[in-house]
Amino acid sequence: MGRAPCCDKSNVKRGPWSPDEDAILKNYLENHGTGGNWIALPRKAGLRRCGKSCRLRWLNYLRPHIKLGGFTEEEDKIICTLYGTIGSRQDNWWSLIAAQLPGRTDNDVKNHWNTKLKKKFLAENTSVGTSNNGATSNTSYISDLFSTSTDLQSQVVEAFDSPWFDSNHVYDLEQTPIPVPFPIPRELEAFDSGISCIPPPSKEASIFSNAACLTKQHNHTQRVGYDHLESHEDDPTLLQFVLEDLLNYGFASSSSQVDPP
DNA sequence: AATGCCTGCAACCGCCCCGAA
DNA sequence: TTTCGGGGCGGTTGCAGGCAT
Repeated sequence: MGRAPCCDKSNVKRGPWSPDEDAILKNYLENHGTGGNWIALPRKAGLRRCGKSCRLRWLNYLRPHIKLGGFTEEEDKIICTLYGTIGSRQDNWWSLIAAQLPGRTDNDVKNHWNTKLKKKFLAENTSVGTSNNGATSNTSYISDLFSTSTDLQSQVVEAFDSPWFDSNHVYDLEQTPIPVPFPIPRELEAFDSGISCIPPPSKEASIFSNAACLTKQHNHTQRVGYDHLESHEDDPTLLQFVLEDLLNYGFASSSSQVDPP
């Protein structure tokens, strides 16, 4: 048995929003707010739209300070950096990334990633992963990514230079190495395996998986993704949170209990 | 000039989570 | 404690415009 629809689909308008509808919705929200109920909002506002559609339209286009138009190189870099750090399997990752880009919405980031950045990112990083067996190219790549965080950069470079680092395998729950079928960037290994947050035997080699796990463990996703949506002042970046986690909790295995300080 | 393909984007769909009753 | 409904999210679709043939 399916879930009851949120509105009468036969009695609501669908498709692109007209300027008039935008004006009505914007005017109503600016004067009355959502009233805590998006489903009832279109009826109150006099719109023949689904409540969810109204919510989406407001959040993505009508909200104040929304930045429309193309993404800048800087924004692209931030998205790629965060992707490389937390991976796409992190819950709410579109929102997490959007929260780091003032004026951008998760839908925006998602579309931009799916249509442009994914190809670019994977193409660039596949070539990084296959270009050599040493650390030089990776070190350079990571230096670029983390140029704003010298502490993190040095830790990452150290980790990648570690003899424990194995780009040919990921690790399952029993720490059994699983061959990687094709070259993937090292930054993606921890989460693109889709298998585990349990780090490999080396503490250094697990830097990314631990960082991401700890971030998730201590609910920093909420902290970054939601709390800071309310205020963009003094927004610490996710990157800094990852670094904080590393510095605060070290490289302890995610299977052991680690209490926040 | 016409046609087909590709790309980017707005919007919808359906599932999951969480809080209220 | 359970049920229900709204909000939030990622995935997907459909369309319009640009480009190549």
